[in-house]
This record gives sequence, C-alpha cells and structure tokens, in this order.
Amino acid sequence: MMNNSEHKILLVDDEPDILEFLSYNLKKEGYQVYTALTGEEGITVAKKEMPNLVLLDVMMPGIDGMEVCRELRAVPGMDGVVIAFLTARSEDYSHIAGFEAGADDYINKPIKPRVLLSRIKALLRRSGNGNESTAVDVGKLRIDRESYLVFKDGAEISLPRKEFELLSLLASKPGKVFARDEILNKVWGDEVVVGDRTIDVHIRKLREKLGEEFIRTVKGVGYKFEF
Amino acid sequence: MMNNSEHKILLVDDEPDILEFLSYNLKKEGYQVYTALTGEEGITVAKKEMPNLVLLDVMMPGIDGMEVCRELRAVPGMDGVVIAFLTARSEDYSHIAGFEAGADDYINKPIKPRVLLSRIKALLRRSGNGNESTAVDVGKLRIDRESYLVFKDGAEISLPRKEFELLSLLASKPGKVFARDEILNKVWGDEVVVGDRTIDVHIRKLREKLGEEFIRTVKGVGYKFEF
DNA sequence: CTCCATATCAACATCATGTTAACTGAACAA
DNA sequence: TTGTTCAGTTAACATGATGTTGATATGGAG
Repeated sequence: MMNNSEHKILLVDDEPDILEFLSYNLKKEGYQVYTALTGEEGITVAKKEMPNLVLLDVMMPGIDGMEVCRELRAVPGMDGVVIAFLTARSEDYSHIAGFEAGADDYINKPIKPRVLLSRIKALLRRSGNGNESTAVDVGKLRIDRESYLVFKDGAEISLPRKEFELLSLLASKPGKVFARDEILNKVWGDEVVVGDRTIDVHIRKLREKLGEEFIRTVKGVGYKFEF
Repeated sequence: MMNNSEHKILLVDDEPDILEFLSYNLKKEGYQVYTALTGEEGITVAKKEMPNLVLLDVMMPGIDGMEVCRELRAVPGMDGVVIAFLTARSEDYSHIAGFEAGADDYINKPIKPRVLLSRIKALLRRSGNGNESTAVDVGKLRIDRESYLVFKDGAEISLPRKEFELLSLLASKPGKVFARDEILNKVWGDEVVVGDRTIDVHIRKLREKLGEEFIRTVKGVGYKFEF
C-alpha cells in the first residue's frame, strides 16, 4: 500500500482553528502538511512545495479560493495537482463555479474527519493513476464529474445539478440498490426535508433524458443503476 | 433489508427529558435503545452491551462526553463503534476537540427527530459498509443483498421485497429451522401483525420461483433452507 | 382414520411508485 | 423594472405490483 507520507497536502484557510484541526487530522494519517492563512501565501507555498493536493477555503479575505484555484491551474506543472474546495453547506452553488475554476472536488463544512480522509484518499488515488480522466464509463454512458456532463452514444446530455448528482450517486456503484433514505442523505443532505415524490420525479426526468434502460426500480427498496 | 432492531444505540445525557425524547424517537424506528444519565454509567453500559452507536452529550457533570469518548475508544473491541456528540454550541468549533477525542460526528441541539434519524442512519450505514459481504453463495443459489437479486444457474431472479427478505433470512443460516414466530419478527417486525397464512404464501411463491428443493417445511416447527 | 398444521388459490387490500401539471424562486435578459 | 426560462419541489391522482386474507384442500403423524 502506498504510504501517505509520500503525499504533500497544502491547506489554505483564513481560520487558524480550522487549519490546526485539519492539519492535526491529516498529520495523524501520515501526510506531509503545509498551511497558509491567505490566498497569496497559499500560491507561494504551492509553487515552492508542489503539493499533491490543495485544500482551499472558498471564502477568504483578499484572494478567495476560486481565484487561488485559477492561478494555481495556470502554473506550469501544476495541472496535475488535485484541488478541492472547502465550502459551507449553505453556499449551494459554489462548487459549480468551483468546478469551472478547475477544482476536482468540494468538501462541505463542517468537516468530519472520516469523510475528509476518505475523500482525500480517493482524490489522491485518482490523481496517482496518472492522467486518468474524471469521467466514469458505465455501459453506454459516460459521466464526467468535472464538466458535469453526461455522454450517450457520443451525444452530450446536460443535466441539472440534482439530476446529475442523483445519477452520479447511482452510477457510483452500478448494481447496488440505493435506498431512498440513502439517496436523500447523499444527494439532498441531512437537514433538507423534501417530499416523497421528489426522488421519483428526478428519476423520471433522468429516464426521460437517458432512456429507460439505466435506472431500475426495486420496489420497496430503492433504485439501482444498471449497465 | 436489514432491520433496525439489529442496531443498539446507547444514549448518554444528564437530562432525563432529553433521554426520554431521544429514546422514544429511536425506539419508534426499531432501534434497541440503552440510556445512561452519567458518563460513568455510560461507560459501564457500553462495555456490557457493546452498542453500535453511542450518542454522547458533551456537557455533563462529572465525566464529560469528551472524556467518555476517549475512554470508550480505549476499550478493546470498541474501536468500530460509532460515537457522535450532542452539543448545544452551534457555530463555534468546540466540535474540533470532539473529533480529536475520536468522535465520528456531532449533532447540534436542539435536536430535530428527522435530522437525528437520518444522521444516525448515515452513520450506521457507513460503519457497516466496510466488512459487509454483499453476496452469499448457498448451494446453487447466490443471494446478493446489495443488488437485491438472486442467481440460480447464472439466471437472474428478481424477487419482491418480502420474498427476498424471507429467503435472505432462511439462507442466512442454512440448515437451521426458523420458527414462524422468528420469521415474523425478523421479516415483518415486532409491530406488524399478519395472519398465519401470510408466511405460507410467501414460501410458496419462493418455491415457485426457485424450485422446491431449497426450502423445506418442518411440520410443527418452521422452515429451513437446504442446499 | 382423525386431527391439525400446512398448502393452495383466488379475491381483495394496500402501498410504493409513476405521472402530470402546477407552483416557487433564482438567474438572466430585454 | 418586467418578463422569461429553468431547476426544484409538491400535490393530486393513476396504476400496478405486492402483500394479505379466508375458504378450502391436502397430507403426514399418531
């Protein structure tokens, strides 16, 4: 197994508390951790250390995370770096802009260590595999989380956010039945309470756009993606 | 699907009202609930019952939640347990200390039942995910709980929920005779009251779909799975 | 043979999901 | 501003699979 100590992680956040918290948890796992309190500092450190992963707070005084991300992407040799945003849950659409700016992932605050660590592992694993694309191929579909696009027979299908995330979730484990509870948790979040029919309607829209053959209902249990 | 009754939850809070409130809501969902009014009691009960999830109030007289958490983490065999904090403080970063103590999540008071339940489900799901074997092979059958499918000679057989759960139960211990009572409890749950014939009919449907050779009737006792 | 648990079947009830259309609010353009 | 479009959600209702029941048949143990 790859040792975590081979990985450098740069944290950029204006809150010392959070930096310390994240730093503590990541170091505990054996990562080499660098921190920066401002966007400027972050860029400087990044250029110097060439980290494998950058965790960026979106909201910072001065240069914000989005801008840091764009600047980092412009640095030669920095294109392979994985960049993830830290965002408050309320900033609902921030990650979309984030993806456009070149982010690989976004992580909601408040941050839970287990979630953080598993996300980071996943991100690093992905980046480690060389130039593997962020797209997933499942049967006739290609789901590209980076561009938020789905391709079917070469045709580009653009999906709204919720639909995309729902599809994305289901396709993340083809064959697995996702319970409605689980879907609500993962796509809508803990606190959001939406009606029973909301999922169905989204499923229906997906089926309309993609065809009937991909999403299968398992009555009384949930939905699953098939290929 | 897995019944909630398989999950033990320990609540530790010095306020009887809150304990009762939480206990009521969790029991209603079918969890096995244990309560403790102090940190000491919590640790004692935890060691004895080995719950799957511990909900800890942070602020308690005597040993506080943080300390309980640390002590629990030190108990052998307790490392897989999910520990979540209940905290009144919302926006500050007091939970950071909690995470350092080994907590998996924190839940803000005031607690809304819906949020609590969905968080708990998510936590238990995550904890169970690691070592869960998804498919079971029994003789000519393969039962895949993840995709809710049964395979026989490579052919895919799709079963309705109750039938699948019934088969799943019987096949979980091939050879063992399950009494009708036991079947009712595990598949239908405690609260549901259904007539005598219901089980027979489901057995019949299973035999229709799978063949006669798998489920054997033990008159006066129950049913068992054979292979 | 007789008794009683189980089997079987068809009628019935129920519940999860499908479907449609309408409503809200955000983003955007004229 | 107003109007327009779209994502997301919801209510109301339709539909059909699924679950349940009771009447009746069957079959094995004693």
